Amino acid sequence: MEELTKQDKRIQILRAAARVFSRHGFYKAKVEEIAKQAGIGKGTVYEYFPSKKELFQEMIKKSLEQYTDLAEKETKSIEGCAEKLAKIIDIHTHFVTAHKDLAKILLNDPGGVGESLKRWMMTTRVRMIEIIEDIVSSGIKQGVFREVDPTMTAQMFLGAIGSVVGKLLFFEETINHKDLKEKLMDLILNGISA
Amino acid sequence: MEELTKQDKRIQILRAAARVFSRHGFYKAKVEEIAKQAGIGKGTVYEYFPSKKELFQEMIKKSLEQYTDLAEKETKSIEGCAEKLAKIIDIHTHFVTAHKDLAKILLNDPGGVGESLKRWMMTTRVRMIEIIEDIVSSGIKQGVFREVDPTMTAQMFLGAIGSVVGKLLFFEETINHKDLKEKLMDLILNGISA
Amino acid sequence: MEELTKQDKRIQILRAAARVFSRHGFYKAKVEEIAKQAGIGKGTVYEYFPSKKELFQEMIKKSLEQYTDLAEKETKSIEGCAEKLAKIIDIHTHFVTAHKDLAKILLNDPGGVGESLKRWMMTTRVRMIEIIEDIVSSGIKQGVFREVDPTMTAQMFLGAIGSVVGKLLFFEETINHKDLKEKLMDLILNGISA
Amino acid sequence: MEELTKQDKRIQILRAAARVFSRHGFYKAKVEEIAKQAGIGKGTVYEYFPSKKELFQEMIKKSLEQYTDLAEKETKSIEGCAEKLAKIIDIHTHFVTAHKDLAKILLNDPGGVGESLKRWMMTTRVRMIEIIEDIVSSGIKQGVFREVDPTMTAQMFLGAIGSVVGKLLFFEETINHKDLKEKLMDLILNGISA
DNA sequence: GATGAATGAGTATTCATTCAT
DNA sequence: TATGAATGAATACTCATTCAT
Repeated sequence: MEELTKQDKRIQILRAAARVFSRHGFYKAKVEEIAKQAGIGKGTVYEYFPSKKELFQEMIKKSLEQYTDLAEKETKSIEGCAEKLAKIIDIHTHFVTAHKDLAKILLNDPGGVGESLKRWMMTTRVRMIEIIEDIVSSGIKQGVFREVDPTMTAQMFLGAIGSVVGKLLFFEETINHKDLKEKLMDLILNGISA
Repeated sequence: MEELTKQDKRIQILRAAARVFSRHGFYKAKVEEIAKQAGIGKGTVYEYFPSKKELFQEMIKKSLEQYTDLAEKETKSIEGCAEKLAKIIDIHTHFVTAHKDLAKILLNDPGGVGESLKRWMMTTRVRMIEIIEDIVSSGIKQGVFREVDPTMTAQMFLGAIGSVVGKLLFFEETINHKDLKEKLMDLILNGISA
Repeated sequence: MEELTKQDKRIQILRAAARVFSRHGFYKAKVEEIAKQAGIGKGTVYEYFPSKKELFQEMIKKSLEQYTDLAEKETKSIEGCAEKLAKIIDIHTHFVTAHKDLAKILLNDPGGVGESLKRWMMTTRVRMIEIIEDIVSSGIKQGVFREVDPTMTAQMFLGAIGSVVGKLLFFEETINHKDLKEKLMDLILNGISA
Repeated sequence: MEELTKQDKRIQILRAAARVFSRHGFYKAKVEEIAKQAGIGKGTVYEYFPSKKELFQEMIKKSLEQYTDLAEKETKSIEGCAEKLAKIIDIHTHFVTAHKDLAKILLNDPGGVGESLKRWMMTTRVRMIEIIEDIVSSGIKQGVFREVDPTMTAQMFLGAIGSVVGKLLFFEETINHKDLKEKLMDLILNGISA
């Protein structure tokens, strides 16, 4: 039960960190506010994380992990390559919507908060690309997709949905998810040529 | 000539700012280093820009302006909608390659460096989307493209090339620009369906 | 037996404190390290000593007490004033050698660790001076020493041996105790005049 | 004049530092108080000294330098070995009286404030011992002193006067300098033997 | 205009001490 | 009685900004 309590407090802090970092970015976020949001004393944060920087990195890692884990698991449970791609649109849309503010930080900080984190983010991206790549490759084998470059296609796909969904980050519009997904899939599948 | 000198020094500072901000990010960049790089005294920076923040914003704006201006001008001078889109890939690739480090900051800093800058960045994006949108719309009218949603297509296109080219930001690979452009255009035009 | 255990633990802590304070000085020494060295929990330290400061003071007092007690006892058991002085050189040399690191702290901390400790240290010094003074006075009465100021002589004597032996604190030389004692006694007894 | 002003401010800070460090010791002294005492802003201290630690060391070094320089200069201008020794008593007495509080810190801080400073202090001590040693050696050659060990004699002498004068550090007594010097010299020269 | 010396607001981090278990 | 998780007071240092020269 002790282990549980400890783990719980860790998560508690991580959650508060996500909130505060999202709202203010790394530099303007105050450790004290994170502590306050977590309902603990300032010093306690340092019992669980050695520094503000590492707390930040842990928080990001945890979020990204959730994202890729979900993508992997969900696509496996679906038949049909096109349907798998559609599912990734769903997941991405949901993740961005849920982590709106957090997502804004993700590409940040050249040479700053940590090389280690950057590597982690690239890894996440690579992992997503690989997942998509596999789907595309399967599609080609199955004759559903034509002979395209799977890697570049995956990159494009990720960028395309990122761009469309990313609009949410800046414009506060609400979106018709179903419509968006259909149009997106149509473009991906059929291109724009007449 | 004095006016010229003044303008020159402004640009001098802006250039130094681009270098230093790119290297260290907004928070770790020191005004003093910018001044030193510009070959002037620390106080002089404040004769031309009211604050570090505004200097940063000006620097970004200037860079983005160059980008969209170029995109607009170059696409006008070309016939053929597909060719126009291909030109945008060129421009984007070149811009990202040239402003590598800078580009890394562009999506940064939620609630931090300034709402005004964010609006400016969105404006830039919107302007690029509009340029692409117009090309797509023309293409549809001319019967070169099928009846797709021009706005979403533009978003996708921008995202797709951004994603593919953006790999450059993290992986230091060199890229075969011609090959990249061709594949990208093929996917955009024809989709992945068999 | 409980009482014994309690006393034992007290001494255990005191010993750990001596080790840690000697190594790091008062300010850099951590209560937690002392506890760890004593093989007990951090909180337990506070069951035996009300504060870090008082623990430090107790530790010093205990050490000084050993020093003066020994000096008093040993000199009483010896006949001959010169021999008594020689014995004090022995004791001092031994004490300094044994408490090397500790000795470095003893003159420290103006207005810092505590007025009470300072008084205690002065008391120790005074007590040593009195012991020496008594020896000198006896020597004068017995006609072994000439009519010198006993107090000042005692101060000089203590300072002289402290200075010579104190070299050990900084230079890690080993010393020929016997030779040192003989020369020291010769100078004390006969001075430097031809 | 600029150079002068800068040097002046440096000295100003050094003086304030001496005051504050003397009163509170290294750890309890606050940089902000030093700045206030020097009549400048906190940040300005850091324009002249890179850290609290280095400021402290500079301050000590400066004081010790004055001490040994004075000892060297003054003894050279005097004839007679005994008189030279007497002069050293004067200088030491004066220095200790003037730097009372400072002197209390000098033997402090094992492994703490800085190995570099410790080396400096040993150097100072060595330099003083050498000065005294030379005097003793000369005296022996001139037949004024008998054949004693000059180094140990020098150590003893320094320790003896240190001890007697050092009493001032703890007891606030005023002292009859002339009487003290005479008795001290008598003991040094003639010893205590009848 | 140009400068850079002076400034002080702002903050991560440490660690003695407490107290619930 | 023993413990160690939790606490928050306390402080050196940075750097954007100012302003006298």
